[in-house]
Amino acid sequence: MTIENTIVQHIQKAVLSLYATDIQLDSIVIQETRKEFEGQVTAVTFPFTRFSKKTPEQTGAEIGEYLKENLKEVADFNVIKGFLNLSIADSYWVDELLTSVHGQSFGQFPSNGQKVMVEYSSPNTNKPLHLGHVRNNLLGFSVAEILSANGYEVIKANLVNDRGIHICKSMLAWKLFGNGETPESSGLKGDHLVGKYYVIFDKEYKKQIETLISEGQTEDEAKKNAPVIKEAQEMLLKWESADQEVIDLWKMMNSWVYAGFDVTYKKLGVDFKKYYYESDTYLLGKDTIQEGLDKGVFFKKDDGSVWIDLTDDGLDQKLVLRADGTSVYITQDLGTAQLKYDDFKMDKSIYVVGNEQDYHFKVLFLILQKLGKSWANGLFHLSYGMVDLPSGKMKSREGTVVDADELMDDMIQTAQERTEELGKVDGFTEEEKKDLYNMIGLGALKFFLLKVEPKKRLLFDPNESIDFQGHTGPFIQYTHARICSVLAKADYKNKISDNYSNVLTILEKDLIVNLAKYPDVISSAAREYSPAHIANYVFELAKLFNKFYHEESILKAEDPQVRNFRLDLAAATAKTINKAMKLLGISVPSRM
RNA sequence: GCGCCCAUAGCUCAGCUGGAUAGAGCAACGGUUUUCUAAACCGUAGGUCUUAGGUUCGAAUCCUAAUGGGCGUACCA
Repeated sequence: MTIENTIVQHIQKAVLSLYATDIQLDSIVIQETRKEFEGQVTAVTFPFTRFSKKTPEQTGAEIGEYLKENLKEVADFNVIKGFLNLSIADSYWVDELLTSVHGQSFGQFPSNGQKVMVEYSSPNTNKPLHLGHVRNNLLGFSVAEILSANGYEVIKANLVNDRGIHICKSMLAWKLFGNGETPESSGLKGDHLVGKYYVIFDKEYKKQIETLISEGQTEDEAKKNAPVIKEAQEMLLKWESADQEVIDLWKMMNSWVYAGFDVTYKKLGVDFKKYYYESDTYLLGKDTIQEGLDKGVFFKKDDGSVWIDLTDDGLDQKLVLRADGTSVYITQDLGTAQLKYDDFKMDKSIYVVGNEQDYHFKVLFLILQKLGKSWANGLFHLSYGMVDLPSGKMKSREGTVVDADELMDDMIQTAQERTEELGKVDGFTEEEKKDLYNMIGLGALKFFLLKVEPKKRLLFDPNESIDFQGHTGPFIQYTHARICSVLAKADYKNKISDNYSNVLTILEKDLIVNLAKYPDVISSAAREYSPAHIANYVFELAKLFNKFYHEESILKAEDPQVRNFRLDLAAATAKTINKAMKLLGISVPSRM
């Protein structure tokens, strides 16, 4: 039990004993003591004045006195303007550090018996990944790690959008203008090669539209009548009727893309347990539509199309199956949701998808609830804001994207330059240098993207490089390396202190209080599906350590007990930084 | 038109279920290295928390409206 919980319970007892009133536990407000005051835990006394019929100050003093007498952890208290600040005994914090924080399972909750699927990435196979995908991938990966630390069994899934008209566009452009170009012949990464033809298609398409308009067609007509778009549509039909030539082309180009994605995923450090392919799932959902019709959730219009009326829920009428019996997006998603559940019987399912699809998921989940799916309540859309450039939105077709591979390479390159300027790599082998630059470059990028609340949109200026100082990944990595350096000098292996009876300094105590908070941070990050909580916490921790490091010597502490205790404290900090950063998918070096 | 999301320092962001004088980083200015890594530390300056009402002992936080920005409202995915 945390100290906060203990205190809350005793305050309840105090109010009962002092004022003969039984109050609810959740009506007791506890917070961290602000650093300008004495103490670590603060209770707000205003709510109790109703029962005490005394001033907040008197009430606080009475409750404080009660706690001090009845709770051994409470060493002292002071009351300021109705805030009861409690000083928790040093012995409690020492025990927290040496037992809890240093414990094997610190930061890893035991299994809660629940299964959760996190679907993320979900790329199209017609173009390489860009910065928007990077945010998606990092969020999904990190949320999966966080849930896992909270005791969930996690299934990371990737639903690959490998069919449809957009894929045919790349295929057609390659067929028309590719002259048999391959990743091998061109030296291009497979996904980039295919993406190149997607852009070529769009150029050609635009050209044809202009021509048609100049020949007197309206824009809408021209868009429909351009030969390349017609040909792409024919190709899609051929694909659906399993035309061997088209299927072979599709397989070949897809395999290029997958090879490219694998490289990007590996570099990003993300992985998946289960892949779903839309080419396998695009016909799913029709059973669900029938089920909905049978249950009267859906209705059929005269033309045969199937709809659901959500106007009572403040939404619109929504088409779920076309008149010709073919699927729309939501049809497939209904079917895929069922398939996923049948595959894994998970308790929760998280969809990491951009906020432009908020409405879609609202409708999807509502439909599944109306169909009476027992698992529908476990569905959650982790909606995140778009990444925008100063020039506006990124568009693959127009080539105004920040490419994922280039971005990562740039970051690693910058990390290298920065490190070399600082002359930090003496005695590193080439291999070690490479690892370090990777760690720092990607650490900077990942932290930059994850420290912001998912739902907020993100502005990325490619001309302003991502910082390596201050509120950044490298700052935290540096702190870790610094600690490792101290520990190495002391030849530190495992926890040294059994107990410690010296008076804690303010900074030591601050640091322990902060470390002890880590499990709470993990669970709130899981509750909110927000890696940003972890990012901001670990930054705070690193900052606190640096202050401590600067002001209080570890190795040169005169008293060996102090020295040992501080080594234990530093080691606990390093371990916690490592764990927290791992939840963000960021590695930390032991030297930099 | 309707719906959803966002608005905090010059810039990028924290601020947990309402609680004390609203916090960081960057940028600016000044300082710290014979002492465990200066990618660090300390200090100065910078705010009518978009606006107007309301609820409350107490509001950046909750409610209502307005303003500004983003997204959606497709038989695209």
